[in-house]
Formats: sequence, structure tokens, C-alpha cells
Amino acid sequence: MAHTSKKKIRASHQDTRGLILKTGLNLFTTRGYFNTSIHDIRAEADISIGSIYHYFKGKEAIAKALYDDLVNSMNKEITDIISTNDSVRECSRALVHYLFSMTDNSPITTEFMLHAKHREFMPDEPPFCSTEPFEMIKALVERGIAQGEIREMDSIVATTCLFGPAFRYILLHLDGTVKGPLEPYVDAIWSTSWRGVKQ
Amino acid sequence: MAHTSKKKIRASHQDTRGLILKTGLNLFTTRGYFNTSIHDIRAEADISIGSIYHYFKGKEAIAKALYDDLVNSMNKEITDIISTNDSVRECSRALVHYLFSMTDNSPITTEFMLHAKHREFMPDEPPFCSTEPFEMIKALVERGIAQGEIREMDSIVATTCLFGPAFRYILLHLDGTVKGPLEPYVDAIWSTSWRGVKQ
DNA sequence: GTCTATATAGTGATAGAC
DNA sequence: GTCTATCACTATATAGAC
Repeated sequence: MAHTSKKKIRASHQDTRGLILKTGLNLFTTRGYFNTSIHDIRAEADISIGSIYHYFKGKEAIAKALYDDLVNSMNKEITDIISTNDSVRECSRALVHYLFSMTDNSPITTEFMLHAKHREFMPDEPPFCSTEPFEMIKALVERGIAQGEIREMDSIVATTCLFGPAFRYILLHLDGTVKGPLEPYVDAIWSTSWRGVKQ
Repeated sequence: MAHTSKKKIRASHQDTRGLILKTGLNLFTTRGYFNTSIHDIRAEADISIGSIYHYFKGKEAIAKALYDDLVNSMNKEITDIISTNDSVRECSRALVHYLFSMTDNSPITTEFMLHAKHREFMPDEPPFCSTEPFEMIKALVERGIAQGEIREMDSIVATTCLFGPAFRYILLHLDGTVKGPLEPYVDAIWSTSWRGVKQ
């Protein structure tokens, strides 16, 4: 009789690979990458070690696949935001809104992207702040300076002052220091940051 | 009252405990806590496993001792800064200066304090952003709002906007995204942040 | 493709001589 | 206090049946 339930749970996902990724993301962010073993993922996903190694070369490959997926997805989103807003002012506000709503809607994903120390478990990866999404944001700020929307100043300083508070606020939220949804604070954070850099 | 100087059997380091802490801090921050084994610390410090376990209950205890020491030291420093500057404006600038010069002088210490995910290896510790140093900074900002130096707004938002850029800039530096000493950027970062929150 | 069983290496930690 | 030798355990990863 025990055997009857063996397959039922897995009806929801025809995609074992996706299940592994999802489970990995959950455990990596809640317990930490190094506090999560392949066996933990196996147990949580209710599959076998063999299956995991069928789809991924190893534990690090799971993290790498997650990371690549999520960087790409952020990249698309940010490209879209930048291309559909005219002024740098509007763009920056939309970006803060995107980051906050992403944190509200999928805090685990956000934690993995913005808070994890990727290089500790993916030693060959460049730092996250040198990835494409960040480059695009820096380019946006440079445009703002060139067009006079933002005061003349070092572009990294300007980028940091404009988006640093948002990143910091997200971190406080993920740490549990700030409770409740972030979205209501988009304007408070963004407008104060903007006030600091605007012409 | 006979004062005899502390014995030094070993000329190089009379203080084995201190050597272990120093070595631990170095390895924990450069390789990461989980990528550092007790045996690594043993080899790097050129002592024996037995010595390490004579002074510390285990690996986590080394991290905990480091953490406590450094939180205390930051705590003292921040208390001092707040008590020797009158206006919140001056205080906040001095705090940014302190954080930047600490990063320049001992990046490894700063990395361990501001960037490490302590809860992954010290599960019982409250989040760093809830520790005394951060509470003091928040209280400072609240004073600034009460006295009219800072605009009326949520105090956590104000704290985040005033110090978020500095923390973010430090992070970029520790990541390797920004090169060179941070101290020359104290005013650029601080004045822009202050501009956002001031009355 | 999925499974179980197992190989291999490295971990944190202990015992006990000196 | 410091050392060497060794423990018990867990981790990643592989082999091979079905």
C-alpha cells in the first residue's frame, strides 16, 4: 500500500531539471549554499541522487545554471525598463520599483541574486556588480550626466548614490530588519536618492 | 607588586590565540568561511591542530570570537564619533570617513564585518544590521529628524538614504569593481547623500 | 531517466604523549 | 601548551541495475 503514493507527488512537474533548480534555489538561499548538500536537495525534491547527476555535473553546476538564468532574466527586464522610459529620472524610478517588486514577489530569487556571495561557490565567475545588468545601469547614469539631468560627478559615485539606498533597503528587508512589503517605499527611497544627484 | 613582563617563549608570536584569530580572519575573508578548514588555518599559522583546539572550542568559536571583537571595536569607534561631533551633519560625514578609512586600512576586517553572511556560519547570531553600531546610527538619524536637520521622513528610509551609498561603495570596492583608496571619495559620496536627506 | 549502493576524499573534532 | 596520530562522520561524485 505504501507503494501506491510513490508517483503522485510528481504529477505537478514533468520537468525534473526544473524541479532540481527550484529546490536548489530554495535551499541555497534559505540555508546557504554550503549548508545545503546534494542529499538535501535530493530529499527535498523527493528524487534520487542519480537523477540530479543526470541533469547536472554537480552541485556547483546547479548554482551556475540558476545564476545564469537569473542574470539573463534581470538583464531582459532592465533592458526593457530602460528602453521604455525616456528620461533618466523616470528610468531610475522604474528600476527601483522593479527591484522592490521583485523582492516582494520572489524574495528568494532576489536574495540569491543580490545578497549571495557567488564567488565563494562559483570561483570563476566575475563579481556580480560587473555583470551586464549593472553595466547598463551605469551607462544610464552616464547618459544622465551627459544630458544634464544629473549633476556633473564621477559616474560610479552617481550610480552608487542613486541606487545604493535601494539596494541597501532590500538588504535590510532580506535580513529581516525591515518588515512588510517594500513597494510602498519606492517613492520615499527613490525621490530622496534622486534629490541627491539631480541637477 | 613585582611586575614581570609576559613570557615569550616564541619570539615571533607570544600570543598563539591572537595568531589563530588573525589567520582565521584572513582565510575566512579571502576564501570564505566554508572554504576554509581547521587544517587550512593550522597550516597557514604553522601551528598544530591541538593548539587550535586548546584555545577554541571549534571552528565556529573562532569566527564568533572575531565577530564579537570587531563588533565591540566598531561600537566604541562609532560611539566616539557620535559623541565628539555636534551636528548630525558632521557626525554622518565623520562616520562615512571612518568606514572608508577602515576599508582602506583593513579591507579584510571590513569585508568580514560588512559583507560576510554571518548567519550562515553563526546561526544563533542576530543579523548584523540589528547590532548596536547600527542601532546607534539609526538613533542619530532620528535625532537629526527631531531637531530639523533632516527632513521629516521614515527614519529607516532616511538612514538608508544617508548611509546606503557609502555601504554600497565599500561593497563595490571589496568586490574589486572600484579600485584605489576610498578616502578621496568621502566627500563626493557623503555630500550627495546628505543633499538627499537634509532639510 | 531514474534508481540504489558504494567509492573516495576531506571535514571537524578527540586522545594522549611530551 | 603544543604536538602527532587518528577518529567518526559527511560530502561529492560514480557505477551499474532496471
